[in-house]
Amino acid sequence: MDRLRDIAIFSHLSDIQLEKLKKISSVKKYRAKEILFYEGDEPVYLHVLLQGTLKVYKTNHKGQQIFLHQFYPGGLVAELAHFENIPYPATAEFMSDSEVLRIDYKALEKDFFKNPDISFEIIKSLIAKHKILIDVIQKEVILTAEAKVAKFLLENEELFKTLKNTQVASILNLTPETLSRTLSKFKASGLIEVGDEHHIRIVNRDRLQEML
Amino acid sequence: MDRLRDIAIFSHLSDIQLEKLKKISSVKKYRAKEILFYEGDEPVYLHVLLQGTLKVYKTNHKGQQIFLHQFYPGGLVAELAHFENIPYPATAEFMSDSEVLRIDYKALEKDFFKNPDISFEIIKSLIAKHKILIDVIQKEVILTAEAKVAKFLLENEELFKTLKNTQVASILNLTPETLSRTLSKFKASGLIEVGDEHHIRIVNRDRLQEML
DNA sequence: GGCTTTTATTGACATAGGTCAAGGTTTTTT
DNA sequence: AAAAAACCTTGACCTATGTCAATAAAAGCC
Repeated sequence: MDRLRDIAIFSHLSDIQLEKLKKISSVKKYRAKEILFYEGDEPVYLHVLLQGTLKVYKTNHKGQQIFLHQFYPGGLVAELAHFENIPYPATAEFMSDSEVLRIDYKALEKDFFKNPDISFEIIKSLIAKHKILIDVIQKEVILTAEAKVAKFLLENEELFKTLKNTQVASILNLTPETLSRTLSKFKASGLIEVGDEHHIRIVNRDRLQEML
Repeated sequence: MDRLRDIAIFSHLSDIQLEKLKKISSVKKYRAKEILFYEGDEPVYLHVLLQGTLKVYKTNHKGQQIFLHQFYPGGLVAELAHFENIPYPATAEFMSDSEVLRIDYKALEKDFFKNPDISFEIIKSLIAKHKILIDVIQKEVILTAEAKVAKFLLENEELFKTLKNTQVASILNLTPETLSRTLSKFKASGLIEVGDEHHIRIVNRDRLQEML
């Protein structure tokens, strides 16, 4: 249980406080594709991702997933719902076998929220979420499909090599067809090159940048 | 300067603290349509809206405004940019003649952030913003034009009477044409009625609700 | 009360991106 | 290595919403 100390939000707690925390929390394992919670569920536990990856998405009118965010170990999941005592605003699904720490939220609130170190960490976590949401808006509302792809290429050139195009498409909330067509267009206009084994290389960084 | 005490975030401060706060802040008046800050500007002051209304929007690739949020008196504007020391992620424009309190952020941080009451208020403000952003995503990414209009009708029946359709359209980020067509459709299917003087009355609340 | 400006409505058309389908490629399984 | 499954690409078509233009209606103004 020393992992608690590795989690940013609890890193400043004393041993005694950590002991207390241990009493109100438990670890649960999940397998890939299991659901942590659905949009509309009532929150009970505060979740901290210990291991694995978790994606959060909303579902639009056609049942299509709108990817919002991906969590990595250490991430504090969906605290908003707890603070405001409202149903989860999105669905969370594990992308790989994972472990989460489940903390009894009511108990946490009672014992820990007066601690200024914790409230500072909560502010930090909220700010990080805030940024994520602004990025989602940027991505979904402001950018065209081309701009989304250009941005992703610039910021994640490496990732493009390891992820399948369907995965990239779903992160960008595009269909694989659109992604494929966009990449072909970039290739045709000499912005990128595709080497052996599907490895994409950016040829003209500046012109890609201009698309944003 | 007793207005400071009426602002939620400062309501728990002692007189001495308020005096200190007064020293690092000033009031500035703006007229309707003036800009408080542009997307990309560097933040210097933390702004609190004292009087009037302020809208925040982003601009998409075609120069079109994407309305994000409207502030009312008491609102703490764009604190994220300060906490993270990043440029403003959107543009803020006054919709009516207004007054804002400008606070020297660096000084505020130094003197006030250790105060647990203030940090709690900051958390509350951040959570409120978070909610707003989730609503923006809901509105812009998940809902169709019909659903947006249905939602707005259900939640703001009164507002529809006072606002012009162009104003409603801009809040919903739709063109006036699309709004007009959508309303005609609703009228044709007996969901709403338009009485004298453009007053819209909801006839079938349940069926409107189903569109969401 | 008649001008001028601002809104609202309607039609014809444009466009980005999605959908469906088919064929080719790659990866996984056995 | 063969078979099955998953993935990628391309074409034809669809749909929601935006754009542009014309006219009608309403609101503001001397």
